[in-house]
Amino acid sequence: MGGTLYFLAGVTSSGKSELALKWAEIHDAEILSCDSIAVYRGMDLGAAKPTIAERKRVPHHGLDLAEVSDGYDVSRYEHYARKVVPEVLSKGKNLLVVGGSGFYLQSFFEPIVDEVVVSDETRAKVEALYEKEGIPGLLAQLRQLNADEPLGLDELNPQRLLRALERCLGSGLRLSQLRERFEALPVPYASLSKKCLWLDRENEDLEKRIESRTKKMIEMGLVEETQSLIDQGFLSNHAACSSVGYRDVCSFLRNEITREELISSIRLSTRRLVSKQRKWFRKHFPPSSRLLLEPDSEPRPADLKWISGA
RNA sequence: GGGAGAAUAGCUCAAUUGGUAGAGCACCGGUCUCCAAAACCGUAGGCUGGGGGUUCGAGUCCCUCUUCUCCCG
Repeated sequence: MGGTLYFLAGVTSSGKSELALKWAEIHDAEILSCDSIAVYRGMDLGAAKPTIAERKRVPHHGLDLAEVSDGYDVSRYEHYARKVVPEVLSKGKNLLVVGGSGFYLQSFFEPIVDEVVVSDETRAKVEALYEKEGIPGLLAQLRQLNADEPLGLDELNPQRLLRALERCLGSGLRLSQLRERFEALPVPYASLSKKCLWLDRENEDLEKRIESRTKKMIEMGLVEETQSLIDQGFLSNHAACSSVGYRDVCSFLRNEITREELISSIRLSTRRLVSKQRKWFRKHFPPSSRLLLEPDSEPRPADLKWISGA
């Protein structure tokens, strides 16, 4: 399979969705959303998901793939993308990957998912161990399974330890062996050339866009949307219910903040997200791939100067 | 006009009988092969509102000024 994959990344509120639509229309492309929140059905306003009308203009993939009560992760996204990419390209169309979720984007450029199968029982067992004995319990078992070898893990981070232990138990291998295998995994989509760029804006410009976008979200019913998600088991999905906007509405619904404080709370959360996104893009994309947009301007498809690699 | 209280990091607050000013959050930086808009780690940040006094030593006690909050007229 030959061809090109296009990646349009960018900080939240930079205007990438609209730009993506325009570019896709001109270049006969379909869009694959790369957004860890937009994969959930019902998370529409807070994820700033493309509208039905916009989805009619250009076919979209990667939206509404799971229920909030299910949970979703990079692994599932990676498998999903491996189906979509050849499907679209084999039609002779272009594919534009659009989004701001760094880790999900990473799955197109480097191996992220290994082939170790972890059963539900193993997962539950490890989780139970953590709940009962905490980090020391996880560490004790990891040390036991890894003989004298250094673990090479962040021993203060429960998530890292849980996952590491799951993989040891699921594979019957030591961490060093798992690492060796992981490093031998092939680069994904090696036969395709990859072109990327990411959109950024000055803070002041971004702040204005975030403010008006936040107000609009609330007017359109972000609080009601969140309430209905809660009824669907939203709160048991930690990543989803602690995402920007939804997290703030949840604390409003718990009466921790007032309605007036809600907007500034969402703005703060959004700013933090922007800062994390920039860090990711700076680290993983070539320096020249940053497209700084003019204040108050909407970029045009012709402005996109694609940069190879990442 | 009279009375009471408060003033400490960007914000919210700590600091035992006067004894080297701390924490949470934010900011900035970093880590991470399946919660990643998550999780975890680190750095930096203060003439303790101004001025004076007591003391070996004052965020802490005394005087004074400034600002803010509350109560009474």
